[in-house]
Amino acid sequence: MSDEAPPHPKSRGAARRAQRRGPTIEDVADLAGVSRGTVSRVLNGAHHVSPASLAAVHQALTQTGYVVNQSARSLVTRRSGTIAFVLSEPQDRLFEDPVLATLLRSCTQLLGDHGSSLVLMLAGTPAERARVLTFARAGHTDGVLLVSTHTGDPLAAQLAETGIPTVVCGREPRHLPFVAADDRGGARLMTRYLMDRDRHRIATVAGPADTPGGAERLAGFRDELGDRVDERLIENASAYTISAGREAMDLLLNRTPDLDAVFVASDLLAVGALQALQAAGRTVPGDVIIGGFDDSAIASATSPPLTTIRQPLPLIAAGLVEVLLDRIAGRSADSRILPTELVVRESA
Amino acid sequence: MSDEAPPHPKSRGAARRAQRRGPTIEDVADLAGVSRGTVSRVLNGAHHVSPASLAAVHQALTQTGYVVNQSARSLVTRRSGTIAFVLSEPQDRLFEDPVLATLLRSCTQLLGDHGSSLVLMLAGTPAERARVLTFARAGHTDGVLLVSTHTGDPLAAQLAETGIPTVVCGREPRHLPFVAADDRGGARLMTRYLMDRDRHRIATVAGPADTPGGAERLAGFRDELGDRVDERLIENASAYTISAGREAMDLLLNRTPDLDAVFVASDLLAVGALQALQAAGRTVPGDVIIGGFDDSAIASATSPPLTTIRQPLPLIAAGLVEVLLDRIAGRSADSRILPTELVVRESA
DNA sequence: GCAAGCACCGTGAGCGCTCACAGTCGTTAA
DNA sequence: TTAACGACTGTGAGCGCTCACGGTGCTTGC
Repeated sequence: MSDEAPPHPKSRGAARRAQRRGPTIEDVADLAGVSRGTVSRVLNGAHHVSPASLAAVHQALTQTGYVVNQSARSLVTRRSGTIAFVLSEPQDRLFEDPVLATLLRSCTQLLGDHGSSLVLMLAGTPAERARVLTFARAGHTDGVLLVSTHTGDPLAAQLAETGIPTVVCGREPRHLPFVAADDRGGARLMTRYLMDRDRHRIATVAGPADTPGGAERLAGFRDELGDRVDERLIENASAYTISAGREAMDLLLNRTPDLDAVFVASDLLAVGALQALQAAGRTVPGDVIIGGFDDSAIASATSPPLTTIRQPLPLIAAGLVEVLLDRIAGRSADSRILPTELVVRESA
Repeated sequence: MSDEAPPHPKSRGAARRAQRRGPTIEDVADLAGVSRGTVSRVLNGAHHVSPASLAAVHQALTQTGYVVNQSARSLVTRRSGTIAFVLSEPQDRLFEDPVLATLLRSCTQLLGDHGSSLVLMLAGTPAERARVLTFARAGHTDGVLLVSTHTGDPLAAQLAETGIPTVVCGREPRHLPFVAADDRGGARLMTRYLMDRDRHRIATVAGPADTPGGAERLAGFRDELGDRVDERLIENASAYTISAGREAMDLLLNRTPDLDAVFVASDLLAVGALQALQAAGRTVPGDVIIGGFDDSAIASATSPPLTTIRQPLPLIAAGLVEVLLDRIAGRSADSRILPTELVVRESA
C-alpha cells in the first residue's frame, strides 16, 4: 500500500472530473450517439435537427441532468444572460419605498421568465457607481435597468456612453430611453377630483424638487389649478418619507390654516400628512380631504384609507424589461409614458 | 475597385476585434512587454512578480482600461463571483415587508464590498424553485442566501443536497447553517416590559404559526408569562400585513374586551392592531399599551410611535454574508443567533 | 442519368482566461 | 568553481461551449 503509484499524468482529467463537476455537452452527445454540434443545436432551439436525434438528445439531456455552463457559453456568445438593476439613490430609499420593492419584484419575475437573471446593484456612493460602470463595461451584463429618481443623474449619461443597452425608470429624456408613469397627468387627475369635491383652498405637499415625481406632479397640480394657485399652499417635502410628510403638512397648516384639501405627492408622504392633520385636530375627510399618489399597499391601510393615484407598476415593470430586451436584441424601442388611474377610497 | 479582394481569412480575427470588444489580457501583456502569465499573476494579487514588471503591468492596465472577462475566468476557476439571494416566499412579501428590503440592501452592499455580486431570485412558485435549483447546480453561483420564513421549507433541504454553500436567514436547524435574531428572547423582553408596566390582561397577536417569527415569538411570550397565560388572549395573524393585524386585534377585542396590553409579533401587524384599537375607541397607551417587533421604519412613524423590539438587521446581514463566505472558502462557520433590544417609544 | 439542391450532421477553431510546468538567471553554499 | 537553490518568467494545455464550414446522403428537375 505504501508503494502506491503517484497519479498517472493521464489520469488528471479523470481526477478533476471526479471532483464534483456536472456533465458536459460532450457527455450528452456521447450518450445520445450524436455530436457536440447537434446537442448544441437542440440546446439553442435550432432547426436542422432530425426528429430522431432530437428525441435522443432530449432523452440524454434528462438522463444526465445536464445544465449548460453559462460561463463557457458567454465566453463565445458575449452575452451574459444577466441584467443589472441599478438603484441610483444616495439615501437608502429602498428601505422605505414600497414602490421600488414592487418594481424590483416584478422585474425579477419578468426577467426570470425570459431566462435572464437580475443582479442588484447599489449606486449611492462614488465607489458603487464606479463599480456599476466597470461591471457594465466588462460585459458582465447584457443591459441595465437604471432606477433613478433624481433628474440629471450623471450615471445615466455615463451608462449611455458605454454603449450598453440601458433603460431608465423615471424621466430621463436626454440620453436614454425611459419608462415612466404619467406623473403630470395623474396629478391633474387628483387635483381635478379635489376641485370637483367643491374645495377651494387646495394645498399640495410636493416631493423633493429634484425628483421627477416632485417636479412633474407639482406641474400637474399647477396645470389644473391654473391661475387659482396660491404659492403659500405649496410645500416641498425633503424626502419621500412619513416624517417628511408630517413636517411639510405642519408647515402648511401653520401657514394656511384654512386649507380644506391637500394633494400629497406620495402615499408615504400622505401617511405623515394624515397624522399631522389628525394631530392638529382636523377630521379627514370632514375638515380636510386628502389625496395621495402611488397606491402602494399602505394606502388602503390607513384610517381613513387613502384616495390616491394608482401607478401602473406592473405595466411599468413590463415596459422596462420589454424596452430593454428590445434594445438588447438590436430592435429600436421608444420611451413610454404610462397612464395613471384615480382610486377613490375614503380620505377624499 | 470592383476587383476588391475578398477578406483574407487571416483578417477575420482583426475584424471581430474591431467590433467593439475590450482589451484582453494579451493586449495588456504586449503593452507591458511581459507575458500573459505575468499579467495574470498581478491580476490575482500573486507574488513572484518583480517590481519592474509589476509597475509595467499596472501602467498597461490603466492605459488600456482593461477589465477582466469574468466568463473566461469562471470557466477555468469554476467560481462565478455571484451569490444568489433567494426569496422563498409564496406570497409577494417583499412588497410589504421593510425588514426584507433592509436585509437585501445590506447584503448587496456587503457582497459588493467583497467583490461579488448579488443576483436576486424569487422562489415562490414551483417553477421558480426549480429555476433556483438549476441555477445553483449549474454553478452560476458560488453560494446562496436563502431567506425563508417558513419552517420546514423543502428548498432548504434541496439546496443542502446540491452541496453548494448555503446559509439561511431565519431558523433552519435541520439542514443548513442559519443566522437569525433571537426572536424568543426578544419576545420575552417585550412581555416582561409589558408586565412591568403593571398590566395584567396581556394579549398577543402572533405571526402565522408556520413561521419562525410566529412560533418563536409566541414561545417567548409564553415563557415569560408562565402559568398566567390565558389562551383566549392569543391570536395568530394570517400573514405579516397591516390588515391581518387589524383583523387579529378585532378578534381579540371581541373575545376579551378587558385586555389592557398587547404584544404584537411585527410592526406591520402592530400598525393594524393600533388602528383596530383606536377604531374601537381605546386610547393608546392609556387604555391599552402595545408593543411591536422589528423596529422597522414604520414603528417611529405611527401615532403614538411604537415601542418595539429592534432586530439587529445590520448584524444579521453581516452574519449572513460572513458565514456564507466562510463556507465558500471552505472554512467551517456556525449558525448564529443575534441579540435583540428593547426600544421604548410611546405606545407602551 | 446527372447536376443541383436540401436537410442533416460532425469537426476545427477559438472565445479569454488560469494553472502547472519548465525554463532562465543571478546568488549562495559547499 | 560548481551545484543547488530561489525568484521570476514564458508557454502549453485546456475549461465547455458556439459558430462556420464542409461533408454526407437523399430528393428533385431536367
